[in-house]
Amino acid sequence: MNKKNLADILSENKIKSTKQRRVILSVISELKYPDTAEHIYLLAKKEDDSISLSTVYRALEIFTEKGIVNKNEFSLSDKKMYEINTKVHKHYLTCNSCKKILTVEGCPLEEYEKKLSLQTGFEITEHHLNLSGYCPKCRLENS
Amino acid sequence: MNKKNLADILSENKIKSTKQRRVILSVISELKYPDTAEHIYLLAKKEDDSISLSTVYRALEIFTEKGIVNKNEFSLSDKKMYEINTKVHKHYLTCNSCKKILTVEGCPLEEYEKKLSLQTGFEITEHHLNLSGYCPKCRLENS
DNA sequence: TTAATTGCAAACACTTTGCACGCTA
DNA sequence: TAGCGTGCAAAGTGTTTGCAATTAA
Repeated sequence: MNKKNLADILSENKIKSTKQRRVILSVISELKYPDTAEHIYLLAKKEDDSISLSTVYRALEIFTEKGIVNKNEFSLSDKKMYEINTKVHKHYLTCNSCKKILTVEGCPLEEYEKKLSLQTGFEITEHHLNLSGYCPKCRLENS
Repeated sequence: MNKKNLADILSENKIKSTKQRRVILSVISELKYPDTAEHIYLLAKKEDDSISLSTVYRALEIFTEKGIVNKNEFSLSDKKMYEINTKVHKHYLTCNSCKKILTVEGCPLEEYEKKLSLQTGFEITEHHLNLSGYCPKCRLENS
């Protein structure tokens, strides 16, 4: 994602475009998997050394509010994890050992929700599914 | 669950039986659904006013280690949630409106986990599924 | 120009830890 | 009685906030 697009995303969402926000958004958009505020801060610092952690938190907050970023409240660690919101329904598969998170698209729950709705009378509007275990790398190292 | 059983559970798990631990375990075993350390502390304080929050945390830690209690790392809030480990696999269906929680036994994910394990190379050991929506009563009231 | 944004440090909320005392096995 | 468990206060984390200086529109 290039600088032009980042500034566009900000203006489309009525967010004032600052150097810090562009850098932070750029960093997030290049993440391979959901990551912590602290790590996003360290990555952003490489591009703009003067950036502060509170600016990162404030940017993450506004991006999340606007739906540009997903704030993952379900992480296995104590830290919240952030990622670009692709608007695709997905689930997470976390490694208990190295804490890396794999994003899994697609969802096995549609039928189940219908069935459960009939059984319980609930209107089901949302679900969160988080799986965890050991990734291929950690399985090898621990065996 | 009576006092006798609680002391038994502790000794079976080679945990020294103290008044505080019995009280804390008793409180947890009577929870209707997962709850916070803070709330468990307040409930325990009703039975033993001298109990301290750090003792609650230390008890929760050892109970979790021994598998007597489940520590829910995926809670929606910032706080970790604890519940007695019944060893019965279950999910939760929460009403967004009245916040009641329905416990749902049975699980639609076995096949999916196998498939995902093949796809990703992960050894999947656990999952958490939380559904939410509107219960029959609130559906009526809100329509 | 001027209101929003920033960096800094201090405050916060939840959890963990060091220590002297007390209690269980 | 030996050593683990406890209460207390202090320290640790991750995150949020108040404020004066800076910057984008």
